[in-house]
Amino acid sequence: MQLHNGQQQTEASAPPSPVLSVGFWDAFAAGCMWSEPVLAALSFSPLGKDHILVLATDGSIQVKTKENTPSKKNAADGAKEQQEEQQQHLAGGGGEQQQSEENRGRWTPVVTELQLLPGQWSRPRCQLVMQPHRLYAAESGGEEAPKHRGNSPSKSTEETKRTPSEGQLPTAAAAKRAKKNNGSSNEGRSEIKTFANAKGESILFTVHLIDAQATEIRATFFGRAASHWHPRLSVGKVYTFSKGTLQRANRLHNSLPHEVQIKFDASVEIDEVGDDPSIPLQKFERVYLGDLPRFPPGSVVDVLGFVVGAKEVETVLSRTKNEQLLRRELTLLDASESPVFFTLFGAQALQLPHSALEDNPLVAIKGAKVQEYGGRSCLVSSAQMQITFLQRAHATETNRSTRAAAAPATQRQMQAEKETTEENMAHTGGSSRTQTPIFAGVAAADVQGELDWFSAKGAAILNTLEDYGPKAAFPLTLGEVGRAVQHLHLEEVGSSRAFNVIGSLLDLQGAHLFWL
DNA sequence: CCCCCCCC
Repeated sequence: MQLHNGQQQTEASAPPSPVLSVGFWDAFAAGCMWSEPVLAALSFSPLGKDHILVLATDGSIQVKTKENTPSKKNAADGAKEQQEEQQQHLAGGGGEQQQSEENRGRWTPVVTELQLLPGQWSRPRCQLVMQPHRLYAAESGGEEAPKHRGNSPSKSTEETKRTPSEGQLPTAAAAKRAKKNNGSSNEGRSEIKTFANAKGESILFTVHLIDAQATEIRATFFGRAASHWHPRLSVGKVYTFSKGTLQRANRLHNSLPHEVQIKFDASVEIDEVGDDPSIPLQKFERVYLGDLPRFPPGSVVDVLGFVVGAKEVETVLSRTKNEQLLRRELTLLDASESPVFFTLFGAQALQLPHSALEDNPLVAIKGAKVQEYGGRSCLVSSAQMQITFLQRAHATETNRSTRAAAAPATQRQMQAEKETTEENMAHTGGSSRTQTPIFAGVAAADVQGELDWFSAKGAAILNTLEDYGPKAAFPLTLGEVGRAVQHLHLEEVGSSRAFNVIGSLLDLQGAHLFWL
């Protein structure tokens, strides 16, 4: 039996959903602070459909200055603050409390592992991890990492101007708009990757940049530049980048047409500048789902369509690497009337809020990879993919302008403000914010075409899909889990329930488990 | 300095 009834509870009693942060360790290593509790997804352990999730919290404690959280204005505030107080109370024994304004809220992270099996529930070992990942400890220069990483988040590498070595760009000072791949978490962060080579282990992340000529180029941040800049760059904002190194693009691995790519190390200099309306927000070359068979597997395409089906997140065992993968399969449909499965892996699967998938949202997906399965074309998430949920209500407002570059500045400012607001609301992440078509660079005519088609014929096709296609089924939200577990505690040991769990928090002593 | 893979 699945617990799906949490949503019947009243809104008022619902605990707030904390921000799910995938870029946790890198942000932590870079000295990031969170004013609210943050859940960090670290790794996942296998358990078939009833998966285990391993999560971390930074245990951040909010400083009680209400003025510095202007973005909070929803009804959940009270509950959220209550929860923070509770966390603060519990954390009080073991943490090293930082006193200065800069250091507020920095606690040693804790990690726990939970298993919720059909027919039983358990909390085995509750292994605590009291240090950040060794890679990030190494990035910090070798000192013991977790304690005071928050000490000086602002005095960091970009202040140190190093002599450019040969091969470095003399001046790549053109303003570019950062389009970080695969927005995630509340600040649009992309994932940081770890890698190993002969020189040891390090980290990296990549961005796609676009300039006023609508030229896209791929840039990769390494090592300290990665840990520093990853939490400081936001998709959609405009920056100047300099002191990068140019490389010939590897056509095998770089999907952008640009013949060059950029490498950024610790000598990179980046400045955020004001919005520049001449820089498009995104380049989008729409492909109909029905045309996907014309693209060879491995192609990267942009599609515009409706989410008409969404399975829950599942765990599957990778054959090639022997590790557990998170997978979520959506079904897309557009006016070409060829339903296509769209599979998301890893964090991209996890971060999609199921609320965003209700009511067949129209989405613009940039940079999905074409694959073939069972003789049919399908789509798979790619690292640089960007999913934009389009607002239907606003779709017609942008008819007059089909190009982002042609949008009036005021409208773009509204976009930016809207984005900021939604970031602060932080239900999930950049990949799921609802935007107007102009934000995604999608032609308004294409959007209108889809909407018209959907209202005319979509429902009928949807009905046929429901006969065989995946119906929407979702894991419990964190709040729902909390309520469900309360019920569980009242039951006999050994009584049978099945759960799908996506998150939990453990206090610093490992004694108290918070279901959020 | 990586390498975008993963599964039905």
